[in-house]
Amino acid sequence: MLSFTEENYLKALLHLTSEVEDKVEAGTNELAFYLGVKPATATDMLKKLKEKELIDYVKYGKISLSGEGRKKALEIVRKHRLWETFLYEKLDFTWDEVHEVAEQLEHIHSPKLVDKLDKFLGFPEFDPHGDSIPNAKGEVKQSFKKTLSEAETGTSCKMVAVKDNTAAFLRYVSQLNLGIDTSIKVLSRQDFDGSMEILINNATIVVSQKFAENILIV
Amino acid sequence: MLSFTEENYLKALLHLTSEVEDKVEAGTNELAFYLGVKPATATDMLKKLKEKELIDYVKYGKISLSGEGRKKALEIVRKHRLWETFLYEKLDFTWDEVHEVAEQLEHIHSPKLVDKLDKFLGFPEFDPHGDSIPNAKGEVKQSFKKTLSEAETGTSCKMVAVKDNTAAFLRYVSQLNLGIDTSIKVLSRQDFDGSMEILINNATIVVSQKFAENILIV
DNA sequence: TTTAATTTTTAGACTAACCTAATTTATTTC
DNA sequence: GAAATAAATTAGGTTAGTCTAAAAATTAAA
Repeated sequence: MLSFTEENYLKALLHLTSEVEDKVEAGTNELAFYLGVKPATATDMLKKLKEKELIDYVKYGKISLSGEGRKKALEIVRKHRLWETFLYEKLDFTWDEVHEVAEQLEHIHSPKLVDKLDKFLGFPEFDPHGDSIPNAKGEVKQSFKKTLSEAETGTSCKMVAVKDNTAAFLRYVSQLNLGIDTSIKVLSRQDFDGSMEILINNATIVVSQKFAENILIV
Repeated sequence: MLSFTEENYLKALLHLTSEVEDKVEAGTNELAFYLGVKPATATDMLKKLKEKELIDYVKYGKISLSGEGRKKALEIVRKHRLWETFLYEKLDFTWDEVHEVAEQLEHIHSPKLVDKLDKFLGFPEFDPHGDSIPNAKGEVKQSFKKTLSEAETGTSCKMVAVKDNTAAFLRYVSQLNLGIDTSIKVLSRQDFDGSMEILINNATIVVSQKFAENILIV
């Protein structure tokens, strides 16, 4: 049985090695920074995870998940997103509140609970942030989404998900009256810093490039 | 913020000091045995809980919960029983399966979650085992229940709860087709060992005194 | 009321997960 | 390709929660 901490390392590795297409390895510093621990701490854990054959790793080398490690990580992501869906749909949590609680709930150990919850929610495919929920076999529906920053000037699109899941970002998104399925029209873009003028709900607003890179559209 | 372990000690103390009417103190060995740890381990934790003013305790003396400690313990019991109700009513868990998972879920920290869950379940007063669920203020509906072993021979009664919550006991209860609201008629009793012959669902069965002491009736 | 038995605490160790400081290895850069 | 920089590891220490073995305090018994 994996500890909370071990599970968090696996989840972090899955995240870091899926950020960009064809990125399959992470570094110790990168991992440590992501988890908010010191590199020395991460090194200790890497030894343990290697021992348990959950990662592929040699001293001073890059880190990647093993088949088994990836499977475990996907199970945790599955639980996280199912719980987010539950909190949002059944308990009326808001968009930006679900993540924090799901961070705790994802570590509950009970295969039966996950399956029953999945069924109770009607086998959802996406969580409240638009992220794909891995199914019981660990399969993830890939949705090759574009970011708002890639949308052509003058075109219209629909928001389907967010990339960043921090509370600060989600609150900002909510403040702008943006949400899943909101229509967005790109009015103009500044070459200088990539900031964009967009039209949502008949209101014109300006967002930074950084912001636009974290809104996924279709 | 209390750790899982600290919470479990408080919950154990609440249990040990509520077993019998007017029992308000517990001993170190008793506590350690209940939690499955060694007395020396319990002593360490008792120092910490005293430091945090969650218990009343002096070296070599008896242990009792402080006002604050009792409040915390009741919050955990509240969460435990709400989760049990959720698992049983919404996710179709069986009677004997809910406890183990609720033992994990009770440690999730989120006041909002507890209140929303309570609302979602329709503010239930009793959990699937018939135990009273403390309300948001920590108030518990006292139900002065008799045990099956106290029922007069020849009389009929109705099962309303169980005292023992171990999986083994609950499975046994289920096997006998006994559950909340099942009618029971006491047919006879052996003076020798207190074992009873009872009628449930038109079937006559024999149960031990120990068994009968753990079935609560009305 | 002194001894015996029981209960509880102390002392010293262990593991997991973290830290800082120092060292080693790898990667850049000139 | 040698020196400088960056990345990663080792060494040694901390805290929470556990243990065993030994000592101390309390309670029960003779």
